[in-house]
Amino acid sequence: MATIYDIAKEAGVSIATVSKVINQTGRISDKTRQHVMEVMKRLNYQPSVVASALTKKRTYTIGLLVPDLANPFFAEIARSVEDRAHELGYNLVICNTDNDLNKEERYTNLLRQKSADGIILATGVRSSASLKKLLQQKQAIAVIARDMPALAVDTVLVDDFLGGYLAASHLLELGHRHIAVISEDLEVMSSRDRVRGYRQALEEADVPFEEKWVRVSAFQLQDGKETAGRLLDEPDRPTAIFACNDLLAIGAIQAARERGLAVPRDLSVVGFDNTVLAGIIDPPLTTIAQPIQEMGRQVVNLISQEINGEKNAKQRVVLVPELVVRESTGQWGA
Amino acid sequence: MATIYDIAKEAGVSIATVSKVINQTGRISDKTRQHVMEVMKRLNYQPSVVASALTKKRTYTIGLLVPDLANPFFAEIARSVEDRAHELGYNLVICNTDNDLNKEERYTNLLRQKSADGIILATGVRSSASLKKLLQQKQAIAVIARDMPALAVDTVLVDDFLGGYLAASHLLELGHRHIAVISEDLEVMSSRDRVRGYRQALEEADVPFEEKWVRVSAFQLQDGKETAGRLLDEPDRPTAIFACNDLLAIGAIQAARERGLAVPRDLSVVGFDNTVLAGIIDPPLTTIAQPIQEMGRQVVNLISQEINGEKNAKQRVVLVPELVVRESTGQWGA
DNA sequence: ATGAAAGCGCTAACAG
DNA sequence: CTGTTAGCGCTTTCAT
Repeated sequence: MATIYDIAKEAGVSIATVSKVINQTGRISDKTRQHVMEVMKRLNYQPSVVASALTKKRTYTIGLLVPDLANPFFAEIARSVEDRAHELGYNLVICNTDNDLNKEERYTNLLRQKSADGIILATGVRSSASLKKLLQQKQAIAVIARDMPALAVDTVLVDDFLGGYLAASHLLELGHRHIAVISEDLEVMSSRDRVRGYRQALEEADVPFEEKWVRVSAFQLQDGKETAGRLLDEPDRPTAIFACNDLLAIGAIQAARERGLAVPRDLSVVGFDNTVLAGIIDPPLTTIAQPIQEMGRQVVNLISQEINGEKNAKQRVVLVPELVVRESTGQWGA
Repeated sequence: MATIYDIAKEAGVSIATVSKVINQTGRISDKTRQHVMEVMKRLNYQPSVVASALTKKRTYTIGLLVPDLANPFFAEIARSVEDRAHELGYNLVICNTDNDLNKEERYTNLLRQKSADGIILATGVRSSASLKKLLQQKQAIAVIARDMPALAVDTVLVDDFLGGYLAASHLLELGHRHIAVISEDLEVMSSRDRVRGYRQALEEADVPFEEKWVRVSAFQLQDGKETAGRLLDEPDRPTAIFACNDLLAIGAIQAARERGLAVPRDLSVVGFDNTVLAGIIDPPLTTIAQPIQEMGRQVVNLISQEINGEKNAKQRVVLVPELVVRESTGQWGA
């Protein structure tokens, strides 16, 4: 591989000059610039990012921590983040944490050793302690699809409260009065907000909120299926279920099917996220759409500003979720 | 951030000594080793991978080129590759190529500039020209889930011929005689092999192979749906469809449904890949499973050996696909 | 407008 | 067993 020295020698100039034409800094005569560029092309020269990182302290690399790429929601997040990152000249290092605190810490350490310019978190981060440490180290950090309200950190997310509200309102309008919620984890802010939104909608409609309709489940399809199953087996079963993500919603649909309940005739189901899955299953899933593209775009914008020191204060971008009506919900009693 | 100099000074030794304890090279007395390690811990020192990469020529980074992370098959591939890479001490840089030759080239150039230790290709690579160039540059390369038979390159894939054979045999056993295939792209080796396997099964069963049953489609769900729709609208419609990936298969199921055909009663469908989707849709999809976990594991092993120069010859690992029978296929005429 | 030279943080002979 | 020193490839003053 050609180095800057090879170019300098071949072009009959100093390496400083070559460096300047590469980075478009300093003042270089048009003539030498042309000439140097011609030589670089001819020798197929590509500046070493590693060497330049050593001096400039920039690697043009961003780390992305997700719980699990095999989960379509996070895969779509990763895709949109990568798209924007690439546009801005960054590469993306992907890390699967399985929501495991140790793994999170190992990855963030690794990323630091590799001088990643920034880290985007889509992962659980149960304890904000480790996040705090990162921020103190002046790591550029941004959070997507998670809320860390106690921390001053750039964040992009959807209005979860509104999302829950929209879901419940939709079901109420369809005449449902027994609406259960399957939530991921009430420790996590976004889940809690979704439930709060649901509750608000109920109260506005003068439908009493009952604790027994709120169930917590792990986040996999199977968990949703079991939780929904338990709900449906009770004598006073719900006529509608609002699941806090699409996977859980699909689990609910499967649980219904196993019990001979038709969706939406006997049970309406609404999900959250609007992943590809929502359009694929049968019946197509009514769900609350997160604008994943836009979210990815915005986190990368935020962290890029952070990296470039173009920001004074941390920002919190709250995007608006939308109800996407498909075929898993229907009029109750129709 | 503490540097090796800080540690050396604090520990009262030379940087060479510190370097040696970090890398466990040379001979260091137990006493100084302990001491140095204690100091490193105390100052929370983490060696800069960037600096060490500049001298050692290793970044512990591997690039992974996939067409699209939002496609579950590739997301699962990425997940399994990342798992193994991480175990072996590598980070993964993910690049979405959309099967676009320009993007592929841009990414591979970037990865070279960043001195990625190796590149794993799960992407189309239509022209083997660019691949050849990479190999000449002595880039460590490995290919997963794609066949480049003309090139000496480490490869991990499934026996596509056998996969096609298994799929068709299954349908034949169920009594089907009019079996259509929806293939992704006959230019691509793996698709071609799947069709060849299908053909072989037919011939062994004395069922005449007919060109008209072989249809080419783009690889998205929608494309599968349209192609399947066209097949089903013909007067002499197939009773079974073998789709060369799960997405296409799901499209076929949807096309059937739209036409009031029940799966599997009126139409049997078998897919390929066994992505999460296969278990999620209704009816659950009979499909040919690729051992994605194992494939990811093996490519990373291969490229790691390549990087470490532990290999003399290129290898081609062919794994065995398996028929997973679910509910989208059934006895014809039953 | 161009170049000489001092680093960036670490590794790897080589000396002692 | 430990330290000195010369790079790795590039950026950045500071002279000229």
